[in-house]
Amino acid sequence: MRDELVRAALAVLRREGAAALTVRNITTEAGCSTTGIYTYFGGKSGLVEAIFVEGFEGFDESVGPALAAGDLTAAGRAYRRWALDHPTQYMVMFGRAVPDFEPSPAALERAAASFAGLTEGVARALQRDDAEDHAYHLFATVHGYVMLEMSGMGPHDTPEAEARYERALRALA
Amino acid sequence: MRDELVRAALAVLRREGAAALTVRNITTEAGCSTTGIYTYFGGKSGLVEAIFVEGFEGFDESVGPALAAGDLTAAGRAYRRWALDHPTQYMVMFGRAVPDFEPSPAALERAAASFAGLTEGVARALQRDDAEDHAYHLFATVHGYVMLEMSGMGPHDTPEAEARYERALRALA
DNA sequence: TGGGTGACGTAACTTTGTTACGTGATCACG
DNA sequence: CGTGATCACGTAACAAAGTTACGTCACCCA
Repeated sequence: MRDELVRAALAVLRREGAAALTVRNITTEAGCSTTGIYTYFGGKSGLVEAIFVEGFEGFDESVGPALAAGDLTAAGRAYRRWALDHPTQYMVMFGRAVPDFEPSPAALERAAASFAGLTEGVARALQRDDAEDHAYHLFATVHGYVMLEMSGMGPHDTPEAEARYERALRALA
Repeated sequence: MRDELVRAALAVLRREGAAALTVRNITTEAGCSTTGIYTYFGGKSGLVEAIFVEGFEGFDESVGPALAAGDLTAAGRAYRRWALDHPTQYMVMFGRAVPDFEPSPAALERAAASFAGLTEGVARALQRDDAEDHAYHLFATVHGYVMLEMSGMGPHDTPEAEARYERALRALA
């Protein structure tokens, strides 16, 4: 039932957005009563934390291959693509989209693991060891572009936005 | 009473965060009843929109001088400082910190005006006309750094974070 | 001076997160 | 095989949230 609740929550989130991510919507989608969320996750924010972690996992799956190959441009492309394909989940992870949810230290550690993968990819691409600053810069820049695009500042998921993003990736390289 | 409500909402937001930004909390702080928010703003999201706009105004006030002087590094510093000093408001402006709030076209236009000021500052600093891409890149990078810092990824408002940010500003220059 | 208009508060309604409690199935043990 | 305990789960209630219907009081113009 635990997995079913996470699946249902992701479905509601994708279909109707963060504002509709209510306990009753989730449990109706999952076909059980509201109690389940409390026995398995201790409350709504526990379930949101599962969504948060799942986000970074799906994220690694999407960006990982390019990163392992040391192709940072492709990784940057995959980053934006994942965000545009999972906008509401992305906002849960980075935008404080659910009230009363703050990622726990354990959840932040999961996020740090994703960042460690990025650092490794940068080290591989640049052939040097002090890759962390470069990795953080890459992460921050890419994140900034995507976040602006998703906040409604500037065009959203248009060829124009993509072209601008591609120029940024070339400049970073 | 309109201004008093905005003031009260900002006070609650700063003091207790976005999750405590409730109609009753705001009106108690303002010393009136819940109805005021509906007669003056049409609802909670209308009031949040006023906060959104007020944010970009305070923002321009803070970053404006450096921008007018063409000192982009100082502008970048002021940007981060304003965000760290108004974290909850910043998340209302760029995150999705309040459910059911989406900035209206008019509000986004106000945000675009801030960006136009930035573009002008870049044009002044770089002495060229095609400043928009550079301005957007600057905005995105600075925003990415600040956003990561505020999301809990990496250190938050520490000398370490500041040093990393300063390195990024130098690299951008 | 009286009637109307508008600003404002009171109190209710709906929905949301949460929890107390009951029930039925399952499993250990004599 | 029977019995008691434990655990998963649903029902139904509660508190707090956004919202709105309605009443009231002050003010203003004829």
